[in-house]
Amino acid sequence: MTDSDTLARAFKALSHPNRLAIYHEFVRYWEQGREASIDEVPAGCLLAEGIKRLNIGAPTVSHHIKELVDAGLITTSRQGRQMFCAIEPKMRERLRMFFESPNA
Amino acid sequence: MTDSDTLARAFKALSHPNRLAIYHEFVRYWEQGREASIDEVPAGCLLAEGIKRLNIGAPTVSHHIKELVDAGLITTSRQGRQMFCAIEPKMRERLRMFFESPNA
DNA sequence: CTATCTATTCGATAGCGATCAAACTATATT
DNA sequence: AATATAGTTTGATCGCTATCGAATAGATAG
Repeated sequence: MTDSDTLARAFKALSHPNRLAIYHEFVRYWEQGREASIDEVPAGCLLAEGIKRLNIGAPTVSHHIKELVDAGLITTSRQGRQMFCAIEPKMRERLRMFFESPNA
Repeated sequence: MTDSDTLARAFKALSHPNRLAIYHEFVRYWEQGREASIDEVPAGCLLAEGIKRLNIGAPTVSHHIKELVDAGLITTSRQGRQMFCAIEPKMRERLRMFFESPNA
């Protein structure tokens, strides 16, 4: 996969309002987490939260998270029956760089 | 339109490899243009270039450019029968900010 | 005025993707 | 073991979109 396709794929993952909202919420957790030197972000009962806040069903939230993972934007892990999502900082930095201009 | 929807729309416009390539090429022109203190970027025979480089037809290139404009990523103007495309710096900055983290 | 060049619009097609309901897996609790 | 909890998989539907060919519009050149 070319470098450009990697970027396009990340943008695609963020191109849907609901998925962007999910990612953005993870970012907020993650920023707090870094202050508290926690590496991963507890997402609580993720699907239930998704349903409550975005009014979308559990399968859809699951699908969206998979898309974010496949695009390299987040990583997931598990403890017991709960899922944990963490921002992938390298991809985030890479996307920031894309929008940086030399003479800004 | 909410702030989040504006971002999602911009990401959607960049979510297709061909459209991302078109935007990126405008960025390269634009960066040179700022060095030469030119405000707008001559795109030459835009559709023909698009056809040559990306192997897509003129209607498709026209469609992609419209998408970039509607997403607020670029602006267009005309002189004679040629079209000129320029990067929209505010949107570019806004997207860069989205990927910026407080403790990076 | 005619022909040419650049870009847009229209109509159609084919494929992708967001969503849901239902069924399923895996873990934890009792 | 039985039940509840968290998330996934499957199958289906419906709308969106990337693409093209053909027709069109607008500008310039001869």
